[in-house]
Amino acid sequence: MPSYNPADVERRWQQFWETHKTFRTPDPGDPAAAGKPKYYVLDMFPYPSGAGLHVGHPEGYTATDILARFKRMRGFHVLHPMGWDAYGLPAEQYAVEKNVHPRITTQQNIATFRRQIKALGFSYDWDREVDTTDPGYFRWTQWIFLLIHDTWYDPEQKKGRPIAELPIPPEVRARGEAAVARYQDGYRLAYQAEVPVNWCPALGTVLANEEVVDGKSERGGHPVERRPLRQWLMRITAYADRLLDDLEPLDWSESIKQMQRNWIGKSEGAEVDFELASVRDYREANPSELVDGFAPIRVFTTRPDTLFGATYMVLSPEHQLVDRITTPEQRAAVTAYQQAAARKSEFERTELAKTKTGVFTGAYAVNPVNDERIPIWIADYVLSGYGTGAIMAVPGHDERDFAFAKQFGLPIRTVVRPTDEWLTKTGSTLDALTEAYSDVGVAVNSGLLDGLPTAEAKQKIIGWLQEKGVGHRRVNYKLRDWLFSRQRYWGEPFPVLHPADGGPTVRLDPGVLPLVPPDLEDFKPTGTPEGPLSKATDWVNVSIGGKDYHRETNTMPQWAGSCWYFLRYIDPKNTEALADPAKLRYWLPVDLYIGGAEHAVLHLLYARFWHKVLFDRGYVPCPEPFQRLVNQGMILGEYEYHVTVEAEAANRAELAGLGVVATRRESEDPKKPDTYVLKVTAAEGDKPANLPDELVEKVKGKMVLKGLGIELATKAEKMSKSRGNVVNPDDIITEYGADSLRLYEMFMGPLEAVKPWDTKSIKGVYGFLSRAWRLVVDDDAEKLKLNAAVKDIEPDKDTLRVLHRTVQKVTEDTDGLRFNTAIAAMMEFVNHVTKLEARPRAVLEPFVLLLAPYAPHVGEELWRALGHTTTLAYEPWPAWDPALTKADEIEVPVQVNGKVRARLRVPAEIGDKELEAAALADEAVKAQTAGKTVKMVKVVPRKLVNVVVG
RNA sequence: GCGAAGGUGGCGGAACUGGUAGACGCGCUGGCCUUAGAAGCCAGUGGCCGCAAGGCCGUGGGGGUUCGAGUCCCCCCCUUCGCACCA
Repeated sequence: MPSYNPADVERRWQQFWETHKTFRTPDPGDPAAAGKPKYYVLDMFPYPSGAGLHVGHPEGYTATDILARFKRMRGFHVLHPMGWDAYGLPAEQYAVEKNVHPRITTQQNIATFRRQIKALGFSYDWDREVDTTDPGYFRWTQWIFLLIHDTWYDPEQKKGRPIAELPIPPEVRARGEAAVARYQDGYRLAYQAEVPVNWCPALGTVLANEEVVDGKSERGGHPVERRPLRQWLMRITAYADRLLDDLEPLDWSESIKQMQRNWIGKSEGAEVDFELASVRDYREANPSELVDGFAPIRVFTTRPDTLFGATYMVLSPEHQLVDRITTPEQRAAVTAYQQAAARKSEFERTELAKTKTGVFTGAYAVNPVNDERIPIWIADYVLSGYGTGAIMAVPGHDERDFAFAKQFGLPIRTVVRPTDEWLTKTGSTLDALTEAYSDVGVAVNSGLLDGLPTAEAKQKIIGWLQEKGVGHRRVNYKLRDWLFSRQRYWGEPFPVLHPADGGPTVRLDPGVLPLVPPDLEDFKPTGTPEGPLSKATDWVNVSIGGKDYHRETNTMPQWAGSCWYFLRYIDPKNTEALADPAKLRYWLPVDLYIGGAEHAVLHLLYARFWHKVLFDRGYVPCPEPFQRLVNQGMILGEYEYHVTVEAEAANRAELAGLGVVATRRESEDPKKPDTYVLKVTAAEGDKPANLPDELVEKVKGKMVLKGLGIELATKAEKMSKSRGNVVNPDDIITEYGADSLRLYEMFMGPLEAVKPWDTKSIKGVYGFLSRAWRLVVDDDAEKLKLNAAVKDIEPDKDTLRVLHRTVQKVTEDTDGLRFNTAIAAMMEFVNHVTKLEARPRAVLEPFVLLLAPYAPHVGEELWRALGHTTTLAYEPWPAWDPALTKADEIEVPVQVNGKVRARLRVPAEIGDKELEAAALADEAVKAQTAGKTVKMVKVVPRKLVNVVVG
């Protein structure tokens, strides 16, 4: 063979690995695993879209593959699987568009993804492949649903327990079986409720809060409206505290942990009841009468210490008390405001948040701490979905309340003393604040709290409220229960039956699972909240034991299958259980999980929640599934030159004269202006290319278009079809091979960094692989033959040192996921050995082993050229000798007053005294210090000398 | 507005606990090879001044600590990401 030909090498080795099942992972008891520590490296499995693989996919997959191969060579028993997250909206949308059954499109998409992924040479154990739409898989998704449905959360023990263990109050038991069933239904972790949901008419389904961004669907950007519907929900809120606390010890990036914490949004404070003034008046006038039916207004606050500063109250426009308390004079204004608020989407409400709006209801409430009567307003700055949907407004110490109070002339009272510094800075006095002081401080104007610092004041007032029966301590979460049903066809059916007579929902026996969806011809959404499954009347209506039932016509959301797939890889063919407990004990938790940051909250939070339920019920051995999580950074498109709209307009003719084509590019951020992208077209029919260097110059640190002086901005943007900057991995593999693609993606920069793609840079890694190839292989021979320069000789000292340094660097950097610097070290090795006339086999062999996890096809082929007949996948990883990494002679810089003036070549083991003497004896140093007094000489042993003169 | 991560040559990026800034790669320049090109190989490549030796400047900006700062401290600017009326 010949010169490096990736297409040939890669095809043959992929074939070899497949036929020899090189990467089959034996189960724990197997002799092949004996004595080895386990290592579970997991990729976030892809959603096989119609568009095929994107260059972003191989980034994470290459990283995990390098680590999997590295760990195998270091003696670990490695689990490294792949599968498909194939249920869900996008597949169904695609199927509806193409008018092909989603099962067919899904299988086609999976086939494409599998082919593309296999072409990259990853060392997956393909015998463990899972597909969430496979009945053998979703049988267990449904089984887990039943388990969650069978579980209630015991706040005492802080864990999920079987519903059979839920204590039933005697009065409920007395009312009979149906009553007990209804009571239990109220506690299940999977439950049905009529709740206001995010209904998306365009998609014909409801969406989880997590799937709605800025009031639009995350997918497609369609408008979303609120409407009440019967839905399945998961009581994830019961686990909020554990999801929060267990985050702490995980080896995840701080930013992802923070995003999860924010999403859970725990805040501690108090709930306080404010009685209506009218109720109080009536009660006081009729002391003997039992006044009922007028509940107080309950608010949640994190600052109960500021209760004395509450000068008004605000209810959300949707609050149920609004209609009952509004006075006749205010009725018209209130109704009008409510209607206006209802018309606004959530998005508009927040978008137009600059000025506060609101209306007085005419009613008053009594502040329980000082019996003061304060007006009750409604305003849309108070959200119905958080806390109690009502607040006590403390304008002195809350920015929003302050703005509102200013807007409507409501009183502002200082009840926490700001620092003097703050008063001066803001130009406030204690009696006249110019803005809200929301920090902690010492309570003033607050009766029994006066003089207490915030923390103590909170404790004291909560105690007081509890004593009086008008308030209590309360923890609140932003996290909502997880809306778990979708009105779609392409998802797991719920394994339940609804009795036609309206009785409590019945669970299917786990033994009859999987419940397979009906084979619908027409799977399009109905456009109504009845899902497409309702069209399959034969499937929906069943009669068991003479009783009529109908099946649930909602399906589970896309996230269901991905909540537990990493468990199924461990035992993918098990028909008795989701996985063998012994195998789960062996492999869990996942040691390293790599994937995109877009799953920071959704998938990772849901999967953690399911895992905890499974843990509580004894099905998995650990409370957290993913010990270490790394998010790869996004790969952006190639950088392009942009100019402002004004510059384009002013220079249109000149640009055309230079052969430059300007295309308007809409800004993603509505707050930022559009730009024009500049390209050139060399010949007719050519794809426009980036501006060549001849057209660009640097003037005063700014990039400008040569001649015209227009300022250019270089920008790299997300890859997207609309921008036409998507890179297809297939094209790169055809031109340079999978090894080069792998290497390039790792060489671009740190794994976690966002980085722009640059196709021409692949030449660098391709050249490196070609050089490595020629190092070992005879380039001119017809067949694979060892290069004649490879000899069984002792390496010289220098070469040995380069080898040992390379082994050390590559080992440490691979272990730390610093693949870019590991590759740089291998490049330096090749640059060094290329210069040698005779190349010692003793340094080439370890090098090939180092290279193999990164470029496995080239690695195997070179290993074969060196005379080996088996795969190198399980060869021991090379070791390095620290003594051999050290040089005999080192270069030490000498500074005079902190500036490098000379470099000395000295023996590596030189003492400080000798080093100092050598430095002072140096001619260049003498020249710099001549005529000056040496004040001090700082010697950093074997590193540096600094001579200070004055 | 809040939170997080960043800002180093023309570009992607290196730089261990403060100790030779710019490893490695792209691009660019010159040379070799070639009928020519491609590929490959060799050399050079932060900026400014200088024939050279050498000098001065230089890690977003400004100040500070230190013999010595990309790295530590204070202030400011910018970029990206996440959250965003959460009481």
